[in-house]
Amino acid sequence: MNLFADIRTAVISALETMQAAGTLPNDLDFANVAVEPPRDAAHGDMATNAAMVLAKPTKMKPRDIADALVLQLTANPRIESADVAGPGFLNMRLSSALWQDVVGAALEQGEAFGRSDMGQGKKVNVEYVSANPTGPLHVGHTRGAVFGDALASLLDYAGYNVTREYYINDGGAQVDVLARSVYLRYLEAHGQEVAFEDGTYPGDYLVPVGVELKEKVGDAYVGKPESDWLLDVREFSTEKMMDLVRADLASLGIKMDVFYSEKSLYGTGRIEAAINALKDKGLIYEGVLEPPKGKKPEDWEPREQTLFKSTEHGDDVDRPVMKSDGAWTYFAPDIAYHYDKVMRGFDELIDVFGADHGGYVKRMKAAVSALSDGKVPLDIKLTQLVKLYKNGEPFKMSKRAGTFVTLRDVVDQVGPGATRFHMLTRKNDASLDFDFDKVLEQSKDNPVFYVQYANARVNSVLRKAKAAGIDLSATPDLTQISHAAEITLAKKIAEWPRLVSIAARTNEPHRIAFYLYDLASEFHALWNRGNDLPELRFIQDGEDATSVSKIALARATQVVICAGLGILGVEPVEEMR
RNA sequence: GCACCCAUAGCUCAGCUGGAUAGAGCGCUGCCCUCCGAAGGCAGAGGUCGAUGGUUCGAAUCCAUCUGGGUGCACCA
Repeated sequence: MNLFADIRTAVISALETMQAAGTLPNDLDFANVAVEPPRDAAHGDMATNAAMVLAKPTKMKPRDIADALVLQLTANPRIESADVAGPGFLNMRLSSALWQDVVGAALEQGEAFGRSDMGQGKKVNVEYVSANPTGPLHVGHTRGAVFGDALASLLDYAGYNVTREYYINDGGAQVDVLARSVYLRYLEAHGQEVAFEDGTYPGDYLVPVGVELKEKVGDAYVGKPESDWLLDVREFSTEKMMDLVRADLASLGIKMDVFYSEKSLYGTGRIEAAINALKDKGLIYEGVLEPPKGKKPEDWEPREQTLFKSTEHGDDVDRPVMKSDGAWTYFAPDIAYHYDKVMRGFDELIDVFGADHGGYVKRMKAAVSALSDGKVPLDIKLTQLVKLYKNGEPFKMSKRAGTFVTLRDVVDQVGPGATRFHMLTRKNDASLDFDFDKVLEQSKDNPVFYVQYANARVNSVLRKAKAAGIDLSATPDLTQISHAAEITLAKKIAEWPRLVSIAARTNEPHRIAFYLYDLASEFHALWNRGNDLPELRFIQDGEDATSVSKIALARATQVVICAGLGILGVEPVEEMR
């Protein structure tokens, strides 16, 4: 139930009535007509810009349209009053029964209140994390993981058919490095002294993998040339690393639907098929790229390679898909992978990358645009850096020394819920400060706490009510939710379905987090007004029927908080401790 | 050199396909517990929305140029 959408429909039908009456011309596009909450509540409950956006195409004065529209709208019983303000704004006041109905709808529909069919069941693929399978996930991955997962949930809630996917980069040179590193740990497990040179991964997390390899193959690979063991060790190590990654993701409550292996693209003709698809469109050619400007020219040698004419689809330069020695570049399997997504019939694709992959966006979009003939949109969301703080002091991580902060470090210290919520309190394209102390702080400075606290207060009310012998299964009389302070909260609840649509349309789950904070704020405000005005308390001593009605508002708030937290992947807490 | 992202209150940040007097938290000032959890709430002070042009009924939002910060840029994945 989206009250804003309902009223918009009413406005549109009023406009159509005006067309039928000849007040307005017939060929009008109402797409830009919006119904939204006014910035200032004093202006009313909802405002529409209809008169202003239609002024130009009709060559009429906005006020004239507005005046005529007012007549139509006031005929609608749900609209208590409508008046024109400013340049042609139309402010509407809705009967309080509508807001009471919202509370009823939230209670009745529960988690589904706010769900919509906006996605129309369209198949959307959200690819996120996709970290190289060479070690545990670190903080940077954590943000991408949380963001991608919340976005996937959000789209699901908005009526899309969502697939969560992880692309395993197990086809490139970095997995050879992994294999060699594991081999060293394997030798170590056999009691040998080993040295980790540049170009190997020195992290401790490979020690158990070396031991496991020893358990599996004994001393079969000791003293053997690389050609004897590389393939096998690579396979073995990648699997172990993916076990690690899966466990890391699970600690945040993330479960992928599909793990897609880059390796599976090689030697199966899939890369060739994708490149051929581009070739058929005349987008593949042999050529030599210009030297990149601003780089040392002495390092540059012109070479002829196989290029993808990505400039035809919005890129700045054409991109190589095959090296001069005939091997594929990394871009080639990525093209094939996205081709596969298109072939699997997804209507929309979303990739979540770290900000360091920003230079990759245009070519990937170009590839998808070319492969799908522009039919499948690809949205690429970049998550910016996470800066870590402890006691207000930034601390650095050094990959070289192997002292990077892992996803596990974060989750173990602050828990999955706080980690997830906090990572979503910033829009994805702004960098994020993550302060271990602040995230755990129990004050309104900490949005996670503040929202959870509101939920806990609702539970507290429910407990008290139960203790007082109030039968909460009784049908609430919603007309008792009538005080202005109560209606204010109900209005906030009414915004939820609309907020979901906006967040889903823009692929911005952080809006959910900010909304929840606002909602909690309204709830806390009402709660405290009960200090001065006893009639605003949820529990009215000796008047069970009234209590049931007031508590309905608290429960509706809780329904929305829990639905929102559900999208963010945060477990609501029953009680603060 | 080029591309992308960012710039809003002293600080950290929201701002809904362009809308009315630009919002919140922290910090600062002052208030509110015989009362469902004060881990809260209320009120006040605080802004040339980086700059300059443009588009229009209307711009923090769109376009152009510029300034400052971040990221990335050739057979590395």
